[in-house]
Amino acid sequence: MTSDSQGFGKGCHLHLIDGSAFIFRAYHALPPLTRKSDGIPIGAVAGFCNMLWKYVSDQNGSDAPTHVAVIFDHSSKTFRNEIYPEYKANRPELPEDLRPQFPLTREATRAFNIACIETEGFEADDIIAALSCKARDAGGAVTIISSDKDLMQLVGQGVNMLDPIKGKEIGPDEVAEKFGVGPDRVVDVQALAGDSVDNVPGAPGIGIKTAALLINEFGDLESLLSRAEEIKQPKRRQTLIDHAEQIRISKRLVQLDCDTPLDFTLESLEVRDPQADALLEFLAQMEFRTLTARVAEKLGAEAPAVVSAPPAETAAAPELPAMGADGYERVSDREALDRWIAEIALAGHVAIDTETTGLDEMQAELVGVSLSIRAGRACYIPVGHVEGDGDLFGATGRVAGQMDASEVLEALKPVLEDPAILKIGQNVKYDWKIFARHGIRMTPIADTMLMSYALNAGTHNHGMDELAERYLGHKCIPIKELIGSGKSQIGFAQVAIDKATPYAAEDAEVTLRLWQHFAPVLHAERVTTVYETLERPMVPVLADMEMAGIRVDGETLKRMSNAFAQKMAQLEDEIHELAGEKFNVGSPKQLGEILFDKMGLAGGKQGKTGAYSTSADVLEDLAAEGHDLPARILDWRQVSKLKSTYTDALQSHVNPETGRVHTSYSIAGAQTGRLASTDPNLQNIPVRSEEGRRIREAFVATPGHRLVSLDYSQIELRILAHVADIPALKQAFRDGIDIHAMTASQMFGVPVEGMDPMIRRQAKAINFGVIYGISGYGLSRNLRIPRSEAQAFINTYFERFPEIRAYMDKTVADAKEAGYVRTLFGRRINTPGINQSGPAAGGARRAAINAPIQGAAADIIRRAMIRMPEAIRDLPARMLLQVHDELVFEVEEGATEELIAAARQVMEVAAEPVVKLAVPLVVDAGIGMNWAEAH
DNA sequence: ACGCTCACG
DNA sequence: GACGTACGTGAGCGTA
Repeated sequence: MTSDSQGFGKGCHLHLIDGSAFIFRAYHALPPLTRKSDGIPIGAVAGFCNMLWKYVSDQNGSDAPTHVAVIFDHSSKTFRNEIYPEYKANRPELPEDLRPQFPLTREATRAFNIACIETEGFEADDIIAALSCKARDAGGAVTIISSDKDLMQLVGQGVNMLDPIKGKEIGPDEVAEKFGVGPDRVVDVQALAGDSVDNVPGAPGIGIKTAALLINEFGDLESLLSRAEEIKQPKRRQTLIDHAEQIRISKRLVQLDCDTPLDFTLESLEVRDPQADALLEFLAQMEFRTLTARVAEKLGAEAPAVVSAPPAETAAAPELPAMGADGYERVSDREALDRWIAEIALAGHVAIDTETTGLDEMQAELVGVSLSIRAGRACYIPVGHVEGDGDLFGATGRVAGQMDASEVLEALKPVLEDPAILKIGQNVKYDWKIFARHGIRMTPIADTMLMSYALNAGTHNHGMDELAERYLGHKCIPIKELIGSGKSQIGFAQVAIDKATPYAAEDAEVTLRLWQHFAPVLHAERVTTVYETLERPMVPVLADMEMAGIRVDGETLKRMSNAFAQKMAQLEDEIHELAGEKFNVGSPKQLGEILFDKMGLAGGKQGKTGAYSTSADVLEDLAAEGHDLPARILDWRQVSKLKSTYTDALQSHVNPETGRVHTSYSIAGAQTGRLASTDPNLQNIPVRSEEGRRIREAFVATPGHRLVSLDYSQIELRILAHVADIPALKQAFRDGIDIHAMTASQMFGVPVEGMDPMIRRQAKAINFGVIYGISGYGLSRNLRIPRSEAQAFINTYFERFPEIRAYMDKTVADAKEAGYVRTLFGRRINTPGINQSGPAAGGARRAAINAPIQGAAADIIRRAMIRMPEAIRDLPARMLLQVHDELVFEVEEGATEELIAAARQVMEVAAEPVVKLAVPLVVDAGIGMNWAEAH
């Protein structure tokens, strides 16, 4: 197998293996295997080694290579991103359990004694191109082991390709079959046709067929572009004239670079026999039993013992050490920290948790960091523990034996930013923000809370204590044991380090174990894509939004609050007057007694507590009968709500440093995929009433800026039209007509023109009712009509739109069968209550009907948000808020139109390319100095 | 700690 | 035939 080392030339045969393609193929072809002894993901490495072994075993004929190399991609950013920033922009993020396997695939290649090549800033394709050119120029033959169509331009004159799966050779004929042109014109065709996978734009509306036709007619791309006027088809002609520049850019993107610098010689790629001991040692270390045995037999060597826990007798979880079995280490000096960092680099992953002085990530200070790499072992690095109670007399001082926070952060920064090291957290957005305030953008990340959410939404919540108990059978140390509760509660900084260490280290270890538990389950339950595309990428996006905050004018709120206080006092006087006695207007109990016992109005008892209901609809009914007191109460309640929840509470949320309000979004809070906003909730700022809407005037743009709001129009109804496949509804949305008027017209047989607003209102209520899993009772209450009438409406509706009934029935049946429903994008929402009987069954049924619709809308805006930072990167604009179907931006005043164009585009195509909706998504936009104006 | 009420989509 | 329901949230307040 060894050739003389005279140099690479005639008679030599170079094999170039597309390593990255091998890895992805291996990853997707195999179930998510983990290494028995420690649970790290190893499936892609296993597949990679199998493929490599098969390759090596096959090379023994007369056409065996004299030289061989495996080429890998080094990083995602290459010179092509300089030419076109969007290049490969819509690639999904790497699966988190794949990235840590990358270093191992390099090791594997070396273990096979094959040259392993990667170059910073270049794609594997470019290195393959350069090597092919060089080898061909030297008179040798080249075989590229890959089926990547982007490499087909290299075929010809001694270079061919080999599809490693089909074992099929790809020569000039096969290339011509695929592209309609010879290999030398492949780039021209690709430049025209573009590539949605790599996000090469190409010419809109032109695919490979048309591109080949044009190139064959005009000879080459430049001739085509310079003589575009001669194209007969007017539309095609115009497209090529309009997009000439874009097409030229596309060509530069697809054209592989034969001049890629190489810091090694062809000679160095000479085929070497595998060294049995090195290869077998690696395979045994990976615990690949079958392959180790097979290789040992073939090489005539003795197979080393594969040491790991023997296969479990049942399918139970692998044997793991007990919690903390190998100790929780307190790290107090640089030497110890460096030891951990070295271990992390070796492992390729680390579970991490931060302890801070408070729960508000915008203000909390770092107190300590805990790390865990494997089950049974973790450490805690205290940095901010203090002694004394911090008051004037017991002045606080730093506890001795801690590293400085700055030194720890400086040491951890390379780890936290290392693309080859996965950082695993539980609710990692919290820790991400803490580090971001110290100039560290942590990446890549995994989040056990989000893994659980992707799997278990609808079944249970996803807090660490809950997950630890359910999946690890472990009860976490309650935080209360450290900081107490109520009045005597202390901050984490005041906790003694000896007590903090086991608590904090345990959190990191639990996180690590949860990650190991969930990683294989995500695949098995088919929610990996949801986790990778809809959950994990939200973390940095939301963290940035939350840290940006929105400017709130405290003075305006204060003025409003005073006005509200006056109005409340005035209303209270009137109310007491009408009631004939003084009482607490804010007490439903006292109010109920006044209304129903004392005044004897009609309205029954409700609820288990036996209290009268005094809710708005009860009071509205009474007011409609002409009673003044309930009407005044309603007024008072509105003002009271505005004052307490909005003007007063909001002021307390203005961050003193930034002068802005920083909400926190929970990614895993709602069952359906929606976000939830807390502290404060900025997703329920008043808008429906004139008075309430004025609160939004206090949400202002910073000077020189504007607030811009973009919202999806009728997104849930559009999704309903698509998923239930309702022709009339789809057509109406395509035609852009008033959907509620159309519904009314279909139901009641009246023309849209000059329609009675009442009729339209009823149709609108029915449309919404459908989304919620309509019932006659619910509709009758909403519309305040007799139940029989409401039921008749619903019957008519189902007659006119029979597909809706079919959709609802099918959704419920699916839920009963599977125990969950899925959105268009694969998000899984579990429906544990669906097979119950009794009153609860109705609720579960309606929730199951609603979830795929509400959830798909949530998925779509998530997709838009994830793409948004890149789309507005060059604009002076920031995304600040999300309100389910609305995104709010802050933009420099000169750039509002540009922002709207860019953001609208992202939002309108957000479902693609995964889902091509049968209806358009329409986005409305508004601009203003404040949120009231912009909405 | 829990229920009621009400703000939003 | 009766049961009680519109779907999804979070916050403030009163009450126990």
